[in-house]
Amino acid sequence: MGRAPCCSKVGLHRGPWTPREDTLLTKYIQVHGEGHWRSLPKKAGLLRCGKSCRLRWMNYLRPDIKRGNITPDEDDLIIRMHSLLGNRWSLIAGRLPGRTDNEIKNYWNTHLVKRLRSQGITDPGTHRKLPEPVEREVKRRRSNKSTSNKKQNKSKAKLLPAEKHKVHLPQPVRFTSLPLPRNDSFESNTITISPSQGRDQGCFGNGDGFLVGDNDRYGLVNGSDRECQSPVPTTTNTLEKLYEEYLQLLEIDDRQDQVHLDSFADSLLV
DNA sequence: AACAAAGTCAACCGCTCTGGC
DNA sequence: AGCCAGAGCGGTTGACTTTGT
Repeated sequence: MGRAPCCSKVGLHRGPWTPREDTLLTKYIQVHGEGHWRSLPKKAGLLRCGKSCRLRWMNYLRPDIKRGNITPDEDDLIIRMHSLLGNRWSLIAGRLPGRTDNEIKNYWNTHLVKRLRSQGITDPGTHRKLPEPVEREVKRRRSNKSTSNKKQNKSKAKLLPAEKHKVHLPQPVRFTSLPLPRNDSFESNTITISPSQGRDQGCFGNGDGFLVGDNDRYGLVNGSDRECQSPVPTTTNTLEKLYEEYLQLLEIDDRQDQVHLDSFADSLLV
């Protein structure tokens, strides 16, 4: 269409963000709010394209970002949601407050795909049994793009089921009680939880114990030692609701057909 | 200790969608 | 209806780290 790219690549910084850039962006958004990403860099004094600023804010600087290990129930929910929704990371992320689509996508690609493969019973893409060990075709949306040998080898290597469960410990970062800005937040659409509930149940608040064990294991709460102060409803309440709903559907589905699960998935898309 | 291979994840790219005109 | 800008999304890359030899 001849449309100009979102940013001219001349004279703009690329690659990792510096603390100074982070500060500039954060301060600007604190004062002026999100949006107008194209004009934001100029106004904020950043030599970045708007897209880059948006991404940095959405995936890293937003105050409601929850960093730290993906908890077992989040992990399980991601798998279940993926089986329903496929690679719609933003939708899945919308059901995991404080998690970003990028984070979930990375987690899926680096942890869950391998785990599912190592279990040898599902095609992670479709969550179905593989007829036989088959290397997933590496989808190349842009087929003309050439790749180096190194990259090809790397991609190939990723198909191997070698599984090493390394504990992923992203750096602990702030997690405040600001309301979620996401429009598609599951909580905002479906669940209301009083602050006292959140407090009473602790950071993970599901009361069934296994998450407490998780806390003990890492000595942190979601990778942060500050989050218990947050009165915000926790992910677990959301997850419990989803689980219940999902499990009910699974029971029905065993006897009937895919219709219920499909409609459940559709309801999430609303 | 040095190097290679594999793993991780922040950032980028290019596409689509949406709303205003 | 068509064009455009802004925003958002998913796929991919590549720098960096970790692990293995």
